[in-house]
Amino acid sequence: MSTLIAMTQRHIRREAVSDQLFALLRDRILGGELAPGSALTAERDLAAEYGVNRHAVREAVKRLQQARLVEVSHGGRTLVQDWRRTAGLDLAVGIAAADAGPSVEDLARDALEMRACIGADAARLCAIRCSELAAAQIVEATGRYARSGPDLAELGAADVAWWRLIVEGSGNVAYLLAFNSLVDGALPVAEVPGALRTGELLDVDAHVRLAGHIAAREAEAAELLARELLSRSVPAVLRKAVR
Amino acid sequence: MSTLIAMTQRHIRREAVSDQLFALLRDRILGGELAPGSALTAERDLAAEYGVNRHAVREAVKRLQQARLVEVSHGGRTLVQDWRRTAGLDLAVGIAAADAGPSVEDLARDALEMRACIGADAARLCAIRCSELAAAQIVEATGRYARSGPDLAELGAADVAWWRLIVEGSGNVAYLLAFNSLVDGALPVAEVPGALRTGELLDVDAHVRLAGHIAAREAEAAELLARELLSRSVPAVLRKAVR
DNA sequence: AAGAAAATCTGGTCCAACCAGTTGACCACT
DNA sequence: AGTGGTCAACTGGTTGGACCAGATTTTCTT
Repeated sequence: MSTLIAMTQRHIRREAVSDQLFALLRDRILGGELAPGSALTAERDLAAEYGVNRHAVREAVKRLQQARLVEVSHGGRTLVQDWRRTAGLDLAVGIAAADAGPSVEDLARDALEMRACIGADAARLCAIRCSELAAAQIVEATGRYARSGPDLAELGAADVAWWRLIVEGSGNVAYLLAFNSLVDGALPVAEVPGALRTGELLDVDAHVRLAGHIAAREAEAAELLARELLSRSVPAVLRKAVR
Repeated sequence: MSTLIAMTQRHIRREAVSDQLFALLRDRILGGELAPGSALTAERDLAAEYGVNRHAVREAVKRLQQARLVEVSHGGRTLVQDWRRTAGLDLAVGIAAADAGPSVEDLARDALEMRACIGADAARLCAIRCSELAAAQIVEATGRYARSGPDLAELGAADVAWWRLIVEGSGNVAYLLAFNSLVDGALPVAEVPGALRTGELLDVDAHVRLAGHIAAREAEAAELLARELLSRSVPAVLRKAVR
């Protein structure tokens, strides 16, 4: 009960104590083990319980606070918040790690749906208001994408870089930040099956046409094509009921 | 140079040292004062510079790390990252605080655009796959919304609660988290002019019809109406060029 | 000049206090 | 019984100093 890292893997995969503690508490909150409204264990007690220093606990709790998973008040107790009402998109990472809550498959579908929604509107806005220079860069990047290696991972990276140009061109910072949250947050965790994404990644022609629509300022056509292209990877799985 | 809080407001609006330091460093990064790729001042030096303890500095840096504004490595220097490539949607708060970067007006427009985009798709999905119970609750909540006070702030709160039901009903956790990020992140900072929002908030009939579409499982009609309703508040300001 | 060793940077962790708000039990007074 | 105030015991917030651990730079040896 005194160390967080197992004695195995002595010098491999070292992770900061506060990071481990953060992940542990985060998962307990997301998993519902720590109910919303209930009080988190006091910092001193947490430190004693896990055999770590109180500062490490504080760093972890501070991150929980920033993620809006808990509400701390000087002198009072630290209360667990309802993440479904307070947590932000950045939390998508690690939501899958929790036992309860949405499954990895559901989260993957949700992230892909959001990607399609944002991507389509970003393409539309990009066609409307990106600079001529940005449009030219997108067209040029399409050529690089076409010459991208046959390796699926490499192709995926090139695809992300290509889409980033479009999202940047949309001039919408919120879309840009959400794009970041999805790219290095939700999607890597989800591990979308390759078979699902090939239909999108291998269609170089669709990428070329989309770039053309943007450069030609055909906003509606760009939006429709983007939505169609990005929807291919969305698993058509319907959940029966919510809540 | 030794105290962060001004001597005025002695006991009013006390803020934790680490929170002040976090906000200060965050704004410097977002404002471009600290260039991406450059090294952040060492923790010991920051502590000395601001006359605070190193532990407070560490808590602030830890939050910067979680926000993906910096990259810290044990033994090496802490590097400033390019927030446009790494930061997530939760950062929308405080982006306006930075001097450089997007203006508050631009950020408000971006947030409203994203709200319309997500809201429309959430309404569509809600009509497709929310439970009968959830649909009934949305219809019922519409009645409460109609009886909501004439106060614009109260009406706005009721509106947020009403949309939350729809986003919940969509069954998409990513949408739910993004909704949270927008509601208690970007939108409050933006302070959308009331005149802009009245066209949306006062139209109770549109809310009633939207709830009806969802209950009737008319996905396309719900999506179109939601998009139209949410687009009313978006300022039709076009920026000339991006980048 | 090349490589090894040492000094010295960096962040990570710990201990032991103390400051500053909050809470609640307790007691005096009405 | 009800009210109000005091005080002890929580809680989180902050500080100082020490030391560990990884990365970098310098220095010395070969």
